[in-house]
Formats: sequence, C-alpha cells, structure tokens
Amino acid sequence: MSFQFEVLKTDPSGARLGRLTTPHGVIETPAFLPVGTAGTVKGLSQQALEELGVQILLANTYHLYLRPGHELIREMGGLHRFMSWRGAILTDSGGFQVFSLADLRKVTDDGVVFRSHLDGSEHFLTPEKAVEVQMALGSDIMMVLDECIEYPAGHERAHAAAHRTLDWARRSREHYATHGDAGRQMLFGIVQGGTHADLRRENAEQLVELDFPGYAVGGLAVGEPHALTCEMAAEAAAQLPADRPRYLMGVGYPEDLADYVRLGMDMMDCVLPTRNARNGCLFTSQGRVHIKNAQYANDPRPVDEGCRCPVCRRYSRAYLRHLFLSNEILGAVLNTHHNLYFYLDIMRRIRESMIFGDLAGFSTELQARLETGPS
RNA sequence: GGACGGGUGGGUGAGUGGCUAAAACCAGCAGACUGUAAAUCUGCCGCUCCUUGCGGGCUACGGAGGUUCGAAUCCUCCCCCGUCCA
Repeated sequence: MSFQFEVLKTDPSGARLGRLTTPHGVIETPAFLPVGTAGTVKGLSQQALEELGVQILLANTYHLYLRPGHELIREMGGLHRFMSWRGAILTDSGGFQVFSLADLRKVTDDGVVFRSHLDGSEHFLTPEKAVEVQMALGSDIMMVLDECIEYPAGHERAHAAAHRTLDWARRSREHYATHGDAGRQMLFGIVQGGTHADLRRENAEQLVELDFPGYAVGGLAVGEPHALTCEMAAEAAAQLPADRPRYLMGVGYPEDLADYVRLGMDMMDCVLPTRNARNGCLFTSQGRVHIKNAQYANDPRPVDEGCRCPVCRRYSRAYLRHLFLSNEILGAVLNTHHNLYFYLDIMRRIRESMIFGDLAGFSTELQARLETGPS
C-alpha cells in the first residue's frame, strides 16, 4: 500500500492531526502546499524548499501541458525527476484556469477549450485528458478537472457548474480506474457549489458516492467574505468521510489558516506567500510589512523580530528594501523564503498546538496579532 | 567672429497659439494581491485654500520685454549648451 492516510487525533473543533503517506514521503497534516505552478516555486531552489521542510508542493497540469509539454516530462522520467524533487507533488487539474483565464476559454459539458496565453493556440481539455496529462506528469495526487466559478454567482449558475463538475469527476474516476495506477497516484474529487449551502451539501454527498481516496473543496476564496468561505467549507466537510484527506484549495491569509484547520481541513495551498513576496509584501507575526515603504530605509531590524528564519537571522529591513527597490533578484528570493517559512511555521505550530490540545488558543492569538489584512 | 541645432515639471523627453498644471517613460510615495497570463497591477506625484468639487487661488516650459481676447508654442534682445565653419 503506497498511500495511507491516518488521522492521529481529532480536536473537539473538528481539526484533525494526521499523516498522509505517499510514494514520495510522509506528509504531516494539516499541511500547507507551496505553489509551484510551472514546476518551480518561483524564487526558491528545491534545496531551499527541502531546508524549509516542505513535504508536498503543488504544480499545475495546464501550465506544464502547455510548456514544456507533459510528454516531454514523461520522457524525462516524470515531474519529480524532471524538477529534481524528492517530496510529494499534487497537481491541480486546470480547473482554476477555467476561472482565472475566463477571457481565454469556453466551457462545454464535454470539456474546456482554452486559447493558450502563451501563443494563442487552441487546446481542448477534457476530464479524461486532464487525468491523462497528470498520469504523464506522475504527480502523487491528481485533481479532477472542475469548473471553478466567480463570486458572486447565482444559484442556477452555481448549480450548473457543480453538476458539471460532478459529471466530470465521474468521468475522471472512470478513466483513472481503467488507465491509472492507484498504487502510484491518487485522484481527488472536488466539491463545488459556489456560495450556496444546499449545493455544497448536495454536491459533496454525490461526490462521496464516487468513492475518491481524497476530497477537495474548491471554488472558495474567490472574493466572498471569510465567514462565507468557512460556512461553505464546513458544509462540505460535514459530508466528507472522516478517514479521507480533505484539501481546501487556494487558501488563505495567514490569520485564517487555523480556521480552516478547525473546519476539518488537512491540506491547503496558496500563492499569497510567494506572490506577495515578489511584490514586496512580507507576512510577519505583527502583520504585513510592505518592505518598499520609506520608513524601512534605515531600519536595521530584521523583517520579523520574532522570526527564526535564515532571512530574519541575517538581513535587515533596510537591505531588503534596497534589494526590492533596486529590482534585484535576491530580494524576491529572500522575501519568498521568509514568507514561506512564516506559513510553514504557522502550520507547524498548529500541529503542535493540536498535540497539546490548545488549538483554539493558538487560533485566537494568531487572529489577534495578524489583524491587518482586509476584513 | 560666423552657420545651424537646442534649453519643458526630480530625470529622460513629447508638445510648435486655446481642449496644457503640460503626453509617455523613469524615479518617488502609498495600496492591492487567496487551486499564479503576476519580479504584476492600481492610485497619487508644482504650491496652496476650503464647503474635497471632474472646486478656487497662485506659480511654472533659460531670462527680460512684446504681439494676441489667449503664448511652452509667434516676435525682439540677452544668457547658456551642442555641432560645424573661420
């Protein structure tokens, strides 16, 4: 058995401390997945990721299919070998691109026609094709193709997308059953339903009937209030089997991570730590630091005085500001390193607080300190 | 000494009578970023006043004067800079 998910402990809140075993190592959950869309976590080497303790990262089916091409990656021995990554990899299906490349695609019941953002060429992505590509990539966890919709979306539209996603999940499941290798790759289904509780519930229920080894909740954190995100995640989680991993896709702000864990989520991924780092926004225990701000010009202190990351141990705000304003590559590298450390450290502390049974306390503390984001 | 070309807001640099407090870019200041079309994007960026409004006043395109209802734009003189000729 190459895959195994164990829930070691369940918190009264519903939070789970767990362990997901994959052919590429063990993942301690709740886990945060750094985003490495194009087979790289922008700004960080694989060695740096290892040093940060990253156990699993996310890559993107659509992007890698376009460039360098999944067949090339297959030839090169799969994505792990191609990018020299020993840890686990989860590949997103391209479902998010249905949302983010809205101007460049057309969705039908059969699949999605994309016009490549690289060269304008047309590509038809079906649920079967998405599985096919991910099989070539050899990711540990594959995601079904889904239709991620915008917020706000009316009941009818959300229903249609959820229904279509469910149908695609069924097709993906079938294709995976006949062509895939369950010992080598898992396939996760995705719950959709917009911000409508009844749709979330119904969609999750029906998805569970398809018996996936793990489940994701998608289509959230696309502009709706945080409380609504939580409500929808909870609605879906209530329908999901306790013995399968749950993955909340695309979240979130650091101060919200513990909330999602308490809703019973085991995995999360987000571009915020990496993208914001490149845009000069650093996450700290005292809130956000816009490193380009004039007030840091001659500030000798580390970005986060309480942080033990290699960046905070060595460099001043003044220097990081200088690197950022000078558009020096090292600025992006160091900022990314710090932000990712910060996120991973929060997850580490969430897991620790679960062991000692004070997750609620940690969650409250986190919220109080980080209250600087948009509300 | 002569012939051309040129002097525009912190920088580069458009503009050759009104739509110009003056394009664009850079720099500067602030903000956004949630399964990455993102080292991206947005706003502000002469001074000042308030009833903060596609508001009022003042100052501004090398300097001084002039033409004109109106000038960064036209004319005169002067000062600088560049290239070439003697």
